[in-house]
Amino acid sequence: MPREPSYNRDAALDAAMALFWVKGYTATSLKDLEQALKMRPGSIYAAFQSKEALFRATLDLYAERMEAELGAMIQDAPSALSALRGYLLSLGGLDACNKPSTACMLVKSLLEIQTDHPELRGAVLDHLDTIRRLLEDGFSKARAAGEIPADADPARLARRMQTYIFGLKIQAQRETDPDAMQRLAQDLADEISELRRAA
Amino acid sequence: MPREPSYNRDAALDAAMALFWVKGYTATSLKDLEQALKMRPGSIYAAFQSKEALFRATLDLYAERMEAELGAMIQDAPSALSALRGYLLSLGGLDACNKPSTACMLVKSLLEIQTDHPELRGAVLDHLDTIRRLLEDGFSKARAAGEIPADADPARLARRMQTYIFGLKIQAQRETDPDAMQRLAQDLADEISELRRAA
DNA sequence: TTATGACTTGAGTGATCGCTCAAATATCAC
DNA sequence: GTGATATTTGAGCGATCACTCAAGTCATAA
Repeated sequence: MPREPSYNRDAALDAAMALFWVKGYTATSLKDLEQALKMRPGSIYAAFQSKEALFRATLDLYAERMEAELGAMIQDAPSALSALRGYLLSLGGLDACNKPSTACMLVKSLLEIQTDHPELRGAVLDHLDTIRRLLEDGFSKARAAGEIPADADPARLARRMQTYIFGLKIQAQRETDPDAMQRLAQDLADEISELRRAA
Repeated sequence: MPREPSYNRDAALDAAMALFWVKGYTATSLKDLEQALKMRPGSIYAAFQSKEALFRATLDLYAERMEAELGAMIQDAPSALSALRGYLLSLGGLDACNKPSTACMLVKSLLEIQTDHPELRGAVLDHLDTIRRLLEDGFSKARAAGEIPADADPARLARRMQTYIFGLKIQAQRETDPDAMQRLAQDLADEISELRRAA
């Protein structure tokens, strides 16, 4: 078995993800990818099969990271409700962050990818649903801990929370001034805190 | 002055808007537009200058309609707060609607269009801000009518409301089941109603 | 050293991109 | 009619698209 690949698959995927995340699937050309991955077209296709498959891989990577982040945050926190609240608050500081884009790559892809590429669309929907379920787990945990009323509906709260996240990340994509973003995140986080009052 | 254009400019703009709304700017090709507008490339360029200018015109048309709808709703309603609440509720029924897409064309464009096409991006931001201001007017009106506390901040509430709208319309782009959508819209609308309680 | 076999290379594939323009066509005033 | 002035047409422009593959490169095993 002579000669190993000279590229680093993980690094290449990271670079591709950053590119797709910012430019979107359609607007990212193979020329862009060649430059970012420092690979020639032949190598890209040998490694990733096609532009669509590469995009799919970056989608999965993005979702995997987001899911890990959310999952850990909820599991590790002493209070699930505070963790959820804190996550919203943290989105208020999205402005000068080091991420490639402040928007959610899954939402961007959801809006960009239509009935063509049904597999890509399916993957996006699956990932969004996984995240929704993670949020639901968080609210279930909060309910079990008595942080929110016993008759609260975790699924319903999770959908509301995810809607907040969608909206917040879009607002961050605007050139909103940081103070307004912070206040907005605070307002939404307060909606979550409000649940505790009723418990 | 011989010969008038054989196409209907408004109808053509409508068709172009529907196409861009669904497919996005980049993914919509001139072949698509030729078919939808029933015009040959030469006529399209004579009438609309370029693909970018045509897209810009459809953006303006979309925003103009949304602004007119929101403005009228807030102005005509006996209660501005109820009107705002009602608008959120109406978004809960977005599923089987007759619109080309359930997502907001401005948000789609905001996510799609980056530093290239700065004019397009500027137009999107302007329109989003105009809408934010309309919502702010609504909350100001509600405050003047004593529907919300005198110390409420209309600008802040408008940003929150717009964030709800962003999120809701994205949720509608998913294949969420209609009941869940309705419940979600109800939950968000209730947040608006909650303001009245404190008045 | 040499043979082996996987990886890299980049010129080049046909298709499609946004767009142009000279020619054809249509409608007016006269 | 005829001339003047529009619009419409569609073949085709150069550029770029996603992608291929024969030839070249290189690390290993023998």
